Amino acid sequence: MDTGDRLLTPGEVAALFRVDPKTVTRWAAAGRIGSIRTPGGHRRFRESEVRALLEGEGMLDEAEGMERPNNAGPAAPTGPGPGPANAGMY
Amino acid sequence: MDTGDRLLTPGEVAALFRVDPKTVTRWAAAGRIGSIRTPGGHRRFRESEVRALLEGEGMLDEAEGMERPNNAGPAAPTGPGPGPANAGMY
DNA sequence: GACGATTGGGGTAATTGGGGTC
DNA sequence: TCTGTCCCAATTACCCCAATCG
Repeated sequence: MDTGDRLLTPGEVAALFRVDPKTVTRWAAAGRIGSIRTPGGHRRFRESEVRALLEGEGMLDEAEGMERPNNAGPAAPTGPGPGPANAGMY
Repeated sequence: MDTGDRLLTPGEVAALFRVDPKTVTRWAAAGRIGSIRTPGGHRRFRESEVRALLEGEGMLDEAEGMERPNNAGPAAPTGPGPGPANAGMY
């Protein structure tokens, strides 16, 4: 199985995050997001990775103040964390 | 799939509410509004959620007058947000 | 080989984030 | 209690032009 992930262009990722394509390039340069380079030097990003960042960057679990009626399974599903070490800190 | 709504910058949301961008940041920090973070740490807000707040989710008529020491309930009804509003910390 | 659109790199201005204070 | 303003640091956005992609 190959990756099975569709590759996105910097412009695509930029549109998803509502940022400038140049910014996406900086993320790749900083190692904050995985990138695949074409022989010509351009970058391509994995859709699955980008979506993971959009849905829940760091982790999940938020709640607190959002709702309180009932309690659903606190046990977090996520697990995997394919996430490469994300060291996004200030 | 995803909501498909656009993402707004703190400045955009601040202009919509006629408040200071800093205030919008506080709302996000307090969990009163869902926020998505860019790998760089900046926040992005869902247009649909912001619009819902502008329309009047809090409803008018009554309301805010009661003391609620802890846990604010009114905000964020069940979640327009399919997305786990993450409350990551910086 | 040529064309249109996007991407990359560098540099500078604007915005954003966090803390603290009024 | 909440909002607006101050500081400074980091991130992001837009400018240029050359190269690459489709």
